[in-house]
Amino acid sequence: MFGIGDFARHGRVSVRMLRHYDAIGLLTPALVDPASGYRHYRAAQLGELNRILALRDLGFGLEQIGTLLRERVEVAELRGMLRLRRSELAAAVAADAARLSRVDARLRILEQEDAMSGQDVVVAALPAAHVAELSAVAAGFAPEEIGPVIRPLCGRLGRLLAESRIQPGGPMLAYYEPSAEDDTVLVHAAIPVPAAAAGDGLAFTELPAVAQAAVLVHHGSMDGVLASVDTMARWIDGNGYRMAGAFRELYLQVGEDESEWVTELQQPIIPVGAGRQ
Amino acid sequence: MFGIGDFARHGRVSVRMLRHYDAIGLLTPALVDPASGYRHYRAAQLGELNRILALRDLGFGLEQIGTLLRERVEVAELRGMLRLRRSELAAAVAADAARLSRVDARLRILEQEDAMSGQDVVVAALPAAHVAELSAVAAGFAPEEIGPVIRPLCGRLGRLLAESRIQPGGPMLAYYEPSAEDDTVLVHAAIPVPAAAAGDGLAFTELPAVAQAAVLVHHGSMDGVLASVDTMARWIDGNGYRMAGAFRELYLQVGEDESEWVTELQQPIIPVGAGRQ
DNA sequence: TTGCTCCTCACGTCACGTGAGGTGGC
DNA sequence: TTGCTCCTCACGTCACGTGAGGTGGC
Repeated sequence: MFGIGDFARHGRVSVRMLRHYDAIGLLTPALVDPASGYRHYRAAQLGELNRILALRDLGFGLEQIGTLLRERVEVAELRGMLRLRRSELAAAVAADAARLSRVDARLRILEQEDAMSGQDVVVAALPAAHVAELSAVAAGFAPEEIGPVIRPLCGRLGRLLAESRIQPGGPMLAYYEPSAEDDTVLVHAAIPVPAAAAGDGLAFTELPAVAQAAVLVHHGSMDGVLASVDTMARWIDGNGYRMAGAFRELYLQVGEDESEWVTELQQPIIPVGAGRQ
Repeated sequence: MFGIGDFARHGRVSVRMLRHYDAIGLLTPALVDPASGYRHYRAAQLGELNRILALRDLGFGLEQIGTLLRERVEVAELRGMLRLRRSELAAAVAADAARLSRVDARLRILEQEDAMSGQDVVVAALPAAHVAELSAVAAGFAPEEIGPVIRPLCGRLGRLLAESRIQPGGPMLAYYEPSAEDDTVLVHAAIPVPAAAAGDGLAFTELPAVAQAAVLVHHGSMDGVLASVDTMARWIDGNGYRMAGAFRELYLQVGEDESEWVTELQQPIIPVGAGRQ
């Protein structure tokens, strides 16, 4: 029989761990002195301890280990637990590897720009939305081509909505679909509305959900949006994604003073190497 | 200005998170109503929030993020933090990948044996030790060749130690060195002693530390040790290691009844692919 | 008597999730 | 008046590390 100190030394664990394993019923000392509370372990219990350490080493939690030790699990069940653990570990490895490549991308951008740019890109899911919208065609993607089209569209959308007494379900947004034939762009001004909403002069449609979009908050006038779009494009490229879907703008704050505007830019993406959407 | 609920929705985070970030001073609401305690956020603060989320996404802790945001760190320092993060992530990936391969090895062994074997192998470091020892030559590695050599050696070692009044610093152990020329084995019986110890008929030597050893607790008579050695050998092979050093046995519990013996088997190993020790 | 080993609480860790219990404006 | 949003505690998470404060045998 070993005292807890000797047993811990032979088992290469801390005394605290042995007390903890005792407390949760994972490894009970062979003998506990009723008077002093001193714990005593048999040499053979080193085998039990090693079983615990081996399972912990595979990444199982102590509770699961307890189940494995006590309940004499069948081989099939053990195999199932190991396979689950395997897939969890594979997921963890993939997640950390992705993190790692994002850190690398950050370092590369830092080389180029020699400073933290003011804006940060985040990947997010975009939910589907039922919207009321107005559409028009612009000659191209340049701000001076888009602006004169989207602005009046938004104004009209707002007025029509008020006339139809529809309560909007969120801020106004725009999305852009390039023509397949020429350089023109189909511009949409849209706003979330309840499913039952109806109104003269408005088109109602479903904006599809997007699993992954690069998202960036743009501050100030839309005249300066190109810099933000460029930041986002380089982030997408540097992090192993590519654009896959219509670009959107969400108008979080608008008003008289355009320098106070806040817009969220949203670009649907998919990982490079994945099949077409 | 947004209420905390709207701001949370737009930022795709929980209300609880915003309160938490406020509590630790990471993201303070632009305005807090003194009467009600209601928090209000400016649209522009979504940029700050996204910065936090982007850094968290790289795996930084909230305290580090606070430092990064508040203290206007220089580019060199930021680069340093990113490089540190990169190496931490690389280590995490390697650790989880190793875990994953151990789980795979377990699954393969399960296929073969269709049950959990009673014994578990653990990898551990062996510390260096100053020992008193006696040595002799055995004809080979078979238990019936080793036994008649190691047993009397251990007996004599014990008696000499008692005669020399040396207090042992741990349990007795054996280690085995195969001859380079023939099938014989140099057998050592050793026991840790204080550095200053001396005694007639005893050799004193330094057992080297071992960075990694496969360790397994063998129960019962040494006649049955081959099964345990075999388990260990297959574990070493299945987990991407190879043997690299003299095999050791640590006698944790000995006595009249050999079925009660407990021995720890120790085999120094190195990962396959690593250079020679 | 002095060290040594052992004991039992109990707090801290990290980033929140999840109630409990209560309050202000439409 | 009823929902809705918001508020402040406070516990739980996971596997221990780290004191604090105290006790039994050589």
